Formats: sequence, C-alpha cells, structure tokens
Amino acid sequence: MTVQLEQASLETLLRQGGKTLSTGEPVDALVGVKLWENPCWLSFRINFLALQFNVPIYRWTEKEFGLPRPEFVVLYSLGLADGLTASAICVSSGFPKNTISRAIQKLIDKGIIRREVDPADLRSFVLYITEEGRRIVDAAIQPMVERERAMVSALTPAEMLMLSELLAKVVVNSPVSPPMINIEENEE
Amino acid sequence: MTVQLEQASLETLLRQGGKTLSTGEPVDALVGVKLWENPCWLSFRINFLALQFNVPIYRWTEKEFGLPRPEFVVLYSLGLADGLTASAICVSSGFPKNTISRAIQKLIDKGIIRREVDPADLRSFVLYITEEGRRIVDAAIQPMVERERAMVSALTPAEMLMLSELLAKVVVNSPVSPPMINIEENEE
DNA sequence: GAGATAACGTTCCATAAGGAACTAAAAAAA
DNA sequence: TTTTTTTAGTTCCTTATGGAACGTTATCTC
Repeated sequence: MTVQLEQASLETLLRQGGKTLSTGEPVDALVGVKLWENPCWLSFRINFLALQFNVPIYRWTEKEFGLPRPEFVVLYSLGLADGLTASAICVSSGFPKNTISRAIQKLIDKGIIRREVDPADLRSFVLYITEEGRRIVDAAIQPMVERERAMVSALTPAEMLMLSELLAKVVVNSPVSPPMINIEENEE
Repeated sequence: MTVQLEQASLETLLRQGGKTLSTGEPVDALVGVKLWENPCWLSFRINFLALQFNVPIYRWTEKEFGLPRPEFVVLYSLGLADGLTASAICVSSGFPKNTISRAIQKLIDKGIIRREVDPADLRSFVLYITEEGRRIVDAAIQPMVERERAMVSALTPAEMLMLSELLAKVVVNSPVSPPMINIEENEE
C-alpha cells in the first residue's frame, strides 16, 4: 500500500521533473503539456531532443556533403573507429541492415570509404575511411559539437556532466545484443 | 588560456561521463566507443535511447492497434490535450505537416479522432479524440510506461528525478517556434 | 480598404526506408 | 563428416516520407 503510494508520487515527481524552472520561460503550450502532464516523461524528452538535433544536422550534412543520414552515420562511425563491419554499425546505430548496406555502397561509390574482404571471415567486409572521408568527418565535427553545446547551454557544467553520466548509465543498461525485444509478445 | 584549458577538460569529462560505471558491465564494443570517445556525447546518447524506445513501441502500436508512428503520435497528443490543431501537433512532435495531415485523415477515417472547423479561424480545424480513440490510448499507456521504467531501471529514484529535470531544462531551452533553424546558413 | 505577406492544411511526386526473402559462409549439432 | 542453424550482407518490393507547390483564410502594411 505504502509502496503503491510512493510509486505513484515518484511517478508524479518524474513527470513534473524540472517544472519549477519553467516559470518565466514561455514554452509552447503543447510542449508544456507533453513535458509536465505526460506519463511517458522520458520518451518525449528524448525524442524531442533527438529531433531537435537530427533534423538540422542531417539536413546540413546532406546539403554540405551530399550525405544523408544513414551515409553520414556510417561515415561518422568509421571516423570514430576505423575498420568496422556493417553489422557493428547496425547494432550501435539502430538502423536496419539493408539501410546500412545501401549507405555503405553509396559511400564506396563516392570514394569516401573503402571495403576489404576479411580473410578470417569471407562473409563480412572490413570498412575503412579514406582520406576524403576523413576530411569530411573533420569538417563536420565542429558544427555538430557546436550544436550540442548550444542545446545544453542552459545547463551549468556540473549539470552537463550529470546529464552525460545519467544518460550513459541508461545506455549501458540497455540490452543491445538483441537490438529490440518485442514487447508484449503474448499476442498471436 | 586557462579558459581554453578548462573548456577542453570539461569536454573530455562530458564525453567520458559515466565511464567509471562501465567496469563490469560489458557493452558492445562500438557502443562503448560511441559513448566514451565521441565528441558528440549528447546526440549519440539521445539518439540511441530514442531508437531503443521507439522501435519496439511503434512496432507494437502498429501491430496491436494498426497505428503507425505518425498516427499514434497524433492520437497520443490528443489523449494528453484534446482539442488541438494539426500545427500544434507538428510543432510539439517535430514531424512535418504533411505527415501529420495524412495521419489525421487516416485517424478520422478509422473513427479514432474527429475534426471540427474552428469558427474563429476557417483555415484550421480542431481535433477531438473519440471514445474509440480514448480506449486505444488508455490501453497503450501502460506498456509504454513499463518500457520507460525498464529503460531507467538502472537508476535510483533520485537519479531518475535528476535526469527528468535536466532533460526538461534542455527541452525548455530549445527554440521551438521556428522548429529548426538552418545551421551554417552562411553557404549559398 | 486594397494589396502584400504569412499561416493552416492538402496534394503531388520522387526518393527513402524497412520487412521479407535470398545467397553465401561460418558455426553448431548430429 | 554431414546436416542444421546461425550470421553477414544484398536485393526485391511495397509503403512511408518529406520537400515543394498549391488553395484558402487570416493578418499585416500602407
């Protein structure tokens, strides 16, 4: 009983997390509702911020480098860790493998990445970034970092650090091997 | 000079936020790199978590109610605040207006929402959820909340609260009226 | 009040995206 | 060893998606 009550009040607190700070700052009406009166407090916040970042960034990569989102994701991944396979990129990015496969081929055609057969496993290919690809990644990182910085500019450094840690903790806790588990498998 | 150094070390700290907790928990190799060696610490975390939530949830809403993501987003919005316009849903969800427009029409055809002309503005319509729509939202909320709860299950209640507040702060700080500003407008 | 401009939605169209089926190679089981 | 199962990537095909142009109403400017 008490547990139930505590549970309920925790949920209310979570849902309304940060509500006090809204005094003064005018938020779009529906955004306000989705922030403060939403049982799914986490997914709205996450999705909103993801779109806020992605839409302008990938519009920009498309315009600036001719690389739409899946292609840029592949390139960026190789920029962080050269010598990856397609499936590694799938798992870490969440994109389906056919989308990644197409993106890889486009990037090869464009001379932005390079592919070599893995002698140890003839099914898979190892991907490498080319000099051209490196040049693009290097040119892209600065604006991306700037955009992130702008997004969190309302936070103090200590808060940024806290946010980074908490999000990392949630990511680490996420089951990654089976990319997505079908919830509610109990039907049909 | 000192500022530069502090800046650099803050970025390093942010990037590696939560790294200490990874001891013990085995993370996918590339996910680890994207977490701990990524100048864009925020966007990876956000996007990863967004996909982690969205893919199974919208696969489920599609399967269970026949509602793909845009339609469910519209319905959920009306579930939170009845009597909205299409454009309000666009702004708060980040979807383009034609996608929302189509979703609305599908929902009307299915009898899940209802539309009335706004006498005060003949361009726009006011949308209402029907009993059927309400039934669907009510049935959907529980599994969605469960999924969120599972995602943050590695956090303590205090950490959850902190996360909620920090994310809210970032959302509130986001410029919402012009949905997306073209960054780097200085070309062409 | 007339004309220009902006806002709300819809439609058109070309492309992107993802589910599912497929080939081929490796790993596991028999 | 042979057979079965899993894994890596690709291709096919249908649908979804979003940019751009459009019709209509409201708002702003002069």
